[in-house]
Amino acid sequence: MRTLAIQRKAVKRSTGTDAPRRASRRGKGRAPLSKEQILRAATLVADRDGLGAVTMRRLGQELGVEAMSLYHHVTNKEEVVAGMLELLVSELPAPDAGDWKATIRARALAAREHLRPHAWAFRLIANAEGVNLMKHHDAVVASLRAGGLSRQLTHTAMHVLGNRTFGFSEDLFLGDDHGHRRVQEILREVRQGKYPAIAEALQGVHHDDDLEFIFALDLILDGLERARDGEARDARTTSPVRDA
Amino acid sequence: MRTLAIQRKAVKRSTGTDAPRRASRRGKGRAPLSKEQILRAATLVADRDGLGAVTMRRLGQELGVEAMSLYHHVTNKEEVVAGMLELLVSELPAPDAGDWKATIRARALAAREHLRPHAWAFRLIANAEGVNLMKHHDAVVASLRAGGLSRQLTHTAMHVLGNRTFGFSEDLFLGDDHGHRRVQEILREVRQGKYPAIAEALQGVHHDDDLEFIFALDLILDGLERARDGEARDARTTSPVRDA
DNA sequence: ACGCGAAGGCTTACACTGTAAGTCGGTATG
DNA sequence: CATACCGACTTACAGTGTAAGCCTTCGCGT
Repeated sequence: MRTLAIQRKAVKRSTGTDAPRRASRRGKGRAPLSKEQILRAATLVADRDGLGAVTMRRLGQELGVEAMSLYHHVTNKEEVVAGMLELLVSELPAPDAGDWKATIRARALAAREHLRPHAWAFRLIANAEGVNLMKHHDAVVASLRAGGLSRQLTHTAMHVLGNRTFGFSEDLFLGDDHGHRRVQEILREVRQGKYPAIAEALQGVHHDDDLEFIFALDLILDGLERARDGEARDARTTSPVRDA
Repeated sequence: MRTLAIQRKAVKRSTGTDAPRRASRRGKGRAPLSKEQILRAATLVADRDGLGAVTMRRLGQELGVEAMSLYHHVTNKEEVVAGMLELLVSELPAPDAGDWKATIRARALAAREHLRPHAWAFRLIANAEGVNLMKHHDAVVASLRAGGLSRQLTHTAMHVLGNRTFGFSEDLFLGDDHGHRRVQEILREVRQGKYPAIAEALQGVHHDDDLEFIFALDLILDGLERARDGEARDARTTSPVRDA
């Protein structure tokens, strides 16, 4: 047994890989390494080089550790990615403005700022679950109900709002420069007249993502308020459920 | 050179792979194979086994061809995936109802039906571009403008509508059974009281994705119409641009 | 003081991915 | 008839996630 191991080692050494002793031996007791450390490292890598660069080997390298060692702290890569998002979402600010509309608005804008440096999160959040994510949604639901929306309308409201409560809508231009370049490309095509209606609509409209996001959000919130204030009837009579 | 090749072949043959002559030789002139064929095959695979099963080798196998042969018709896998979506979108029905609201509504619902068997498309469409996709958007913009919305409001409208014009909102429950199972899991947690506000709001609300989609869509369309009819002023005075 | 069991690293190996580079047979064109 | 080229095939490679097993070191019960 033992001899076998030694043999293998010897073989490996002769196979050519020089400098076999990594400089990783740090101090004496090696690094403790925790799940959170891994997630922080992953976040850093994703911020710098994109989500595609988050790879077990890369993470190990970033932490001065072999890839497989990570599996003592996470069960698989999926958990890493999910964890990154959960960590981020758990740190979302949750400001309280006065009424429900102001609160939801404030939180969306705060989330927008919070997530801005982490473009990868946008792509992830769409299909994610996770406790902190659900807590966020729970808070929004609470606000809506406190604002006097019916259960049914609250349900609809969540659908309409979508991920906007996290501070973004799902357009093309996701923060990274790759997406940015593609938008430029499309704009050029528009100017060439391939999409006449878009070209017409774009005339004189000065584009500001932040402003546009706020417009859209306000339009939705106002729409919800109006739906609450009575004419919830007409569009809703087809619904099999009626509640207060 | 030539001898070298022969040598290599000899080596390979001795290496063990029996049955080297594939039965793929079809008829005599081999199959023509086109990009569209590849895309159709890819769509079929994705429909059956999910987008993750779409792999060059798998596609080749599906078409009775080696993986590398595909590269004579597409430049890389990215183009395959983009092509799948473009093909699907190019086949979207574009019904014309009377006014702009009815038309957009009808198209969204038609798209919903059209895309329903292709769950993978939902995930893709969010970050995609492509000519046919843009044409779809162009048509929506045209409808909005024809409906009397200002350029600025049209802009906002596109943000608010997002991918809803393709017949879906970006919730968790993407058609595939994997997502379905996760929703069940979350519902169980809700019932366990982890998310009290959601639990409260869910009482007595009977859930129907299609109905809910329509509610949300109508709420948005009505909101847009109201914004058009005048009070576009108050929420919009902050905008640097004013147009008719 | 000691032994030992587990924690947490490391190594190897494997199946699978996309794709670069080169080979080769047939068919259409000079 | 010769040739060029198209469209298939073959081989090879680097990079992915991760299963399985090995080795060292530390903390703790006896």
